[in-house]
Amino acid sequence: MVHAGAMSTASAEGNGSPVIPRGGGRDAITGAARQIFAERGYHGTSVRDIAQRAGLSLSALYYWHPSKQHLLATLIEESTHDYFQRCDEALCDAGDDPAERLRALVGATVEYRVSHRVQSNIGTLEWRNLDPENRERLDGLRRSATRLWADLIADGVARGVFRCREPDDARRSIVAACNAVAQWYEPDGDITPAELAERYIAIALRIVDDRG
Amino acid sequence: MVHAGAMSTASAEGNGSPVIPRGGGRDAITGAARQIFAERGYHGTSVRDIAQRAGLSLSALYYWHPSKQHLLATLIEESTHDYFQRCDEALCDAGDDPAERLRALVGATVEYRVSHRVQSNIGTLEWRNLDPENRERLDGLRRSATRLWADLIADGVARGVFRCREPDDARRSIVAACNAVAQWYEPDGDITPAELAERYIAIALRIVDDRG
Amino acid sequence: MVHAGAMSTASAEGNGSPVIPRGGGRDAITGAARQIFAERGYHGTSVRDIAQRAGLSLSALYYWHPSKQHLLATLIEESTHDYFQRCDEALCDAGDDPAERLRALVGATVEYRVSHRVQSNIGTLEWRNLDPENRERLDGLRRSATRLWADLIADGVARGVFRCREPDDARRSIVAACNAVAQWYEPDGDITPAELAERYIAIALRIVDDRG
Amino acid sequence: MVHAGAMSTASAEGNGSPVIPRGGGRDAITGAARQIFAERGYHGTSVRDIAQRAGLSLSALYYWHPSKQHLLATLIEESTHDYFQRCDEALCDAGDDPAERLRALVGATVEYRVSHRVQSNIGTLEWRNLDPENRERLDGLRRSATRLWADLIADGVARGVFRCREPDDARRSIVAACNAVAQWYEPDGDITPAELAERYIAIALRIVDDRG
DNA sequence: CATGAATGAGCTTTCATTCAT
DNA sequence: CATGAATGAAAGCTCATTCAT
Repeated sequence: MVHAGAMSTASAEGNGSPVIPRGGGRDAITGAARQIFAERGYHGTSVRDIAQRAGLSLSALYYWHPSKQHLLATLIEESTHDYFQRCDEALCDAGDDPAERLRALVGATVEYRVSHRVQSNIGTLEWRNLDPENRERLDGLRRSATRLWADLIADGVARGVFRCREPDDARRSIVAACNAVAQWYEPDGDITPAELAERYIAIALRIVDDRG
Repeated sequence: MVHAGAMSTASAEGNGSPVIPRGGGRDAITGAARQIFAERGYHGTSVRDIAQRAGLSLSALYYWHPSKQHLLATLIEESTHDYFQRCDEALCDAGDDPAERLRALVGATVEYRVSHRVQSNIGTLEWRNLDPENRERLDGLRRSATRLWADLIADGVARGVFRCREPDDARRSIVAACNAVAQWYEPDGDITPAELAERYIAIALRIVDDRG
Repeated sequence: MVHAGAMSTASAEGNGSPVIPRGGGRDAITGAARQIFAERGYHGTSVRDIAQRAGLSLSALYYWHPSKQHLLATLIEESTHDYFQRCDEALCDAGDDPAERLRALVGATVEYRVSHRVQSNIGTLEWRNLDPENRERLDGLRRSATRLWADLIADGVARGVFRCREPDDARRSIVAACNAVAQWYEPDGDITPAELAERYIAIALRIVDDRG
Repeated sequence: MVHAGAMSTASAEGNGSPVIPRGGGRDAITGAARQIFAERGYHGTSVRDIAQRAGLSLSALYYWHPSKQHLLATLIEESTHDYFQRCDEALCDAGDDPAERLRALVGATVEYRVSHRVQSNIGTLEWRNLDPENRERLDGLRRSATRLWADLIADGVARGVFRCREPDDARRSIVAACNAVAQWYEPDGDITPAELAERYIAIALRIVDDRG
């Protein structure tokens, strides 16, 4: 799983324009797969579609990736890692105050969801199409992300800063709201990611019933 | 699209038990399709899977339903109608007060999502697999539902009862939070639908920043 | 594994003429598979070749048989059973005398090998292409056949009728000689199966060094 | 067809140990091909399998050998020549007596079959996978070998030393018995090649009904 | 009402082979 | 000498759908 190489492309993605093999076959294929998986879903996508959009032959796809399933797992793992790392960094930069930490986490999440809409949607919608083996492996990462939110909210509640009665439902609501952004946000619209993050930070703070 | 017949069954569904032909072949098939579409997604499901789970032959399936796509459209239409009608009724029973109306709508939504988890998930996840023709037709319904929420919140804001700055984001957040319930709720758990509805009503009221 | 149906065709086979679906799809396919497996070997045969020679579509092949491997296993099982049964019958008809019993077994074997050359060659040459699961299952039959020979020869040796020093090598030589018949025998030649059987009976009796 | 080079290796082969490039890439590949062709058959073997077992790249394989078919033809030709030559030598060392000559030929054959089991099995099982062109060319060698046996037996019969009635069947039986050795002989067992040769010499003499 | 049999198009994957470097 | 990257063809198999009965 060549991570650095794949990630270097990631930042240049997110639009719907046809992929021309720039950085070699491997990235062309992951890029194309990302697009089409997002558009039509895993089972709605054929490997031929992917190869064609990548501008390569079908055999070239199999030269770089052992299977369609592996391609999906790679994409999900990559973006889950990426997202998780950004959350981690944001929390490191934040101080000790629960509200400030919540701001950081919501901000990181919303910004990731709008700057990597495609990856985000694959991560949430195609999870169930992972093989049991892959799912099990990646479930650890997913649980870590959940714990980030849960610990943060629990801390705020314990300190009396957050007054919400049901921290689990607060967490689920915030996460659902942030994730949904990837499904409707239009990158060409007139609302910037930072602006959007501010809005969802405000909403999250109300959901946890922040006393500030 | 024989609607009355299909909808009569809908209320008896929602559980995961094996499908036994009650109302004849037609319902057995819709029931089976509902289950498997929810489990594996539209493209991950084969018509043979459906016929087999319904305990009928493949040809029987085609006797009752013209195509796999039609089956999907029927399911989505059915449950969208059903959900929309419940919202309508709940709002009719509610008075004029925006907070009370929001309570009614969130309550109806959460209760539908937990009592019809399967249909709800199909409605949200498989929408993109509708043929353009079907999608266009059903988009009207979807927009109507959106308008229900939007109008309600706009009214609350206009009256100064809701103080949220961005009503669209408030709406999207509430809807996302309510819809997500269908993905994690465990019907055998110890939390009742009514209880859950109350929790999400509280969260929704905080999201719109209700002054009450 | 519908045995009766498949076996009814077996007797009508053995020639190389193109198969026309007479007794329905199933037999047409087993017949075609038998021919082409014998001609080109298991891995040298494509399922498309088989379907084409059977005069059916590729999908029809899969309607009747779950896999290419299953087709091979069916053919081998069928003919192994068939051969084994003939040996059994021949031995039942024979008396107690070892030489007479050896005559019976060699006769049954040679006659089966020439009247079912195709099946015989598949049985000996394609055995290694069986899946472990199938191989294991059928190994029982094969061992039974070996035991038929081994017991017979051991009895002759014990009674002092056969004087060969190495009964195992005698057995292997006889079996190899009889099986090889299927590889060179020309059904259109001027030597009858019964005649051929007599020749190999004589050879076998010399191999075991029959004192008679 | 570089023969001298290839044949120099042949004598060092015959075991099943992993191939380590001794005489450079060429021999590593022929060695690997020999192993895998014997294990899985020609069509069951991929050129990638061969290259991998040889510890070389796929392109290296094509550098040394023009095609998979050529590889097969090389192996078969090599071992057929090798076997034929040993027979020739054995017969040269033998005198004029038919029984002595038969001893020599059976001995040479059995010893070759056990010391080159892998090559022997390829020679007998994969012959049919040769291209028409290669098959035709090598058929000359095969016929020469057959003639060796046929002439020898005919001479014995003519001199009244061998009393068998059907020399062709005697020949086929002896050859089949000797060739079969390669399929069941276990090199790690407690029976030596020389011992085994003696046993089959005895059997062969009985098959031709030697009067000695 | 319902079935068993069949089909053509498509699926994911592997094949032997090539070629610029 | 040897490689990494790529390809067209074909492999085994499944798909949604049809149709005579």
